[in-house]
Amino acid sequence: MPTMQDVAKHAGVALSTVSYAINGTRPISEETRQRIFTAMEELGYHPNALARGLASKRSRIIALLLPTTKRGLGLTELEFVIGASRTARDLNYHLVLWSTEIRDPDELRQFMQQGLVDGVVLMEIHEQDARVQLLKEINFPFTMIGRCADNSHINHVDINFGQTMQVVVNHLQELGHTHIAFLNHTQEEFTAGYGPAVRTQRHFLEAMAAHNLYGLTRFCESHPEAGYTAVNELLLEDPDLTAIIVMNDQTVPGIMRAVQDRGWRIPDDFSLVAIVSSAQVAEMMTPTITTAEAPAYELARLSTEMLIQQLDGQKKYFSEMLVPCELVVRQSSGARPQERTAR
Amino acid sequence: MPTMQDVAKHAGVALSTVSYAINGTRPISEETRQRIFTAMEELGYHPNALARGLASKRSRIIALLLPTTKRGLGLTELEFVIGASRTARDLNYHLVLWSTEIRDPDELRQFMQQGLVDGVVLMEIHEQDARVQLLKEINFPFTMIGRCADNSHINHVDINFGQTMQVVVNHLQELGHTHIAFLNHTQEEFTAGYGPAVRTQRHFLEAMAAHNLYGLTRFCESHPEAGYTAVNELLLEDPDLTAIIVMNDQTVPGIMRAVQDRGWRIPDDFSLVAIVSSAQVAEMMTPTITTAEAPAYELARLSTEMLIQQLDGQKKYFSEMLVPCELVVRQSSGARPQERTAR
DNA sequence: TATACTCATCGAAGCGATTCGACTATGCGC
DNA sequence: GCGCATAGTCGAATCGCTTCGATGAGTATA
Repeated sequence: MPTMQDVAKHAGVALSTVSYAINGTRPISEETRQRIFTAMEELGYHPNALARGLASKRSRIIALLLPTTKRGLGLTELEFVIGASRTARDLNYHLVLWSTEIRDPDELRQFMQQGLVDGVVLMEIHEQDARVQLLKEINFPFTMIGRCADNSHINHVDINFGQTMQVVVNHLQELGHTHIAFLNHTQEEFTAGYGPAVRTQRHFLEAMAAHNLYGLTRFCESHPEAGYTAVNELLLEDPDLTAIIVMNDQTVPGIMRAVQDRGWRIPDDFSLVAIVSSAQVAEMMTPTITTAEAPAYELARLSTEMLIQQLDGQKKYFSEMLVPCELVVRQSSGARPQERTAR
Repeated sequence: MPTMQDVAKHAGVALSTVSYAINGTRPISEETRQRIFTAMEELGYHPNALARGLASKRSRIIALLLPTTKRGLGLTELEFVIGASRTARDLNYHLVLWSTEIRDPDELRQFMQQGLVDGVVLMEIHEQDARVQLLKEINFPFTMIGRCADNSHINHVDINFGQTMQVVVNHLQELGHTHIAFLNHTQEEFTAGYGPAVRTQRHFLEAMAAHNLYGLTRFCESHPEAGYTAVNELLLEDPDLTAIIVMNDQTVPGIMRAVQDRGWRIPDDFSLVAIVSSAQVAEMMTPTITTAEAPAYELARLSTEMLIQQLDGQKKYFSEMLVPCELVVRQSSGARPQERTAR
């Protein structure tokens, strides 16, 4: 591998001149620049990332924290990863992936202190997030996909849960539904202050109240059987229920089975809308599912861009960007049934 | 941030002694070692990854190449990413993610020449793979998830497609099926020499021949409608068809719909097995799908371990590891129907 | 014509580690 | 009591770059 010194010799200039030519740090005459670039070309020179990072104290590497969740990672998280990776590449940064326990900020601290990365993108944010605390303390640059209780001076993006819920509840209300349930993540996640669990619940109740509708909520594990049970218990609690909004894709098949086992049909007898969901899953079901689709790629791109702008000093003000899910009406939502034979 | 120099001063030893103590490169007396580690502790010292990398010419960073495919990335790819990331962390390496066009090895070359990573893991391998060519040429350490035409001297892991197909065909044969179809990826991918597409097709035909069964194959796009069409065309070609083996999860709903639209039931009138599939998807369908599940996490772990062993010089012989998919019998495969009313 | 600037370039001092050769003190065989 | 390996430590060179201060040539100002 040729070094900058080699290029300098080959072009007949000083090493520092080559550096200036490459980085544009100081003015270089057009002629010299040409000579240098020709030399680089001929030698097949590429600057060494580590040396550059060491000398400049900017590695041009950022990290995405990939937490382990009990819920398991899904397509949304994959989009986060892909989005961050592409964006980093487009902006001439590298992306490293750090699998960390969300509970244990010490591991994270270890990572930070190595001086490998210039900043990090956080996901799976909780209301009180130890990682956020830590990063604030040591004054390390970061952005978040999600929000916590106090977001002052933190660049972040998140789903606009308020708007999303409004649109979804509107949709069902226009179809005539008056008794609607919301199936949340687990009680555990809610209690832990996991952002989406907390916010959706609140916004659901608000939206329902605004329309004067009768709404109830329930927590639910992340698998079909849990969905099955949930539907039955919800219908026991409110036999007039005609629609469910659910936040977890994996429970959807169970919900549908429970409805069908009552001899009901979707959407004729019962409506279903999945939020923070993905088209891929929605299209796989029969009938296809009406969803509010998570703008996962977009969130990843925005948060990564924010971080890099922050690092490059192009960002003067802190900003929050909220992106709503897009409602895609498919086959699982329909007019409220006039009559219905319950078993 | 304290440096090694600071630690050395604080412990009253030479800088190089600290380095030896940390890396175990040379013997250090127990007493000195204690003094050094105490100093490190007190100062909150952590070695700088970039400096270490520059001096040692080993960054302890590896890359996973995340290609863009027309098929889109799914849960299997997510498992690859997670598996590689966790394994790297466990072995004290960092993982960077490189989103690259699979066609364009120049971009890859750019990445390599920066000297940031010690080695790379490749996925989505094709029979003739430009990236493999390149890496061989410049003699850059790498491993593959997948195989190409010539794998000599390349550490790699792959799905054991032969064994997987045998087990699946056996399963269906034991259930009495004699006319079985295999639904492959697209013609395009097959022609491009995409490993799984090529190998599964060959092994399917071999397994069928070995059992003296009547098998036919077909290419198929990656969405439900394509699956729907495929089933109808296959049944036109062979009305005695009673089972399908499919490699693409996303076509599954279409297949099921096509079968049901004929008034048939799964598995009573028609059997379905999805290969290189995931439990999560299988459990979502009604009926649940019998699958041969891709050992994605395992493949990622193995390939990453191999790479790191290779880098650390612990690997003397080149090795190939083939892991079969695990057959999980669920509700979609059953005995061959005795009679069946086709529409 | 001396003064002051700007433009282009050079040399040297880091960045924070690894690693090589050299040096000292100790223990051992004979 | 001599030579010699070995354990433990030090100092200096090095990795490949960025960046600061200095320098010299050319041009505008007075």
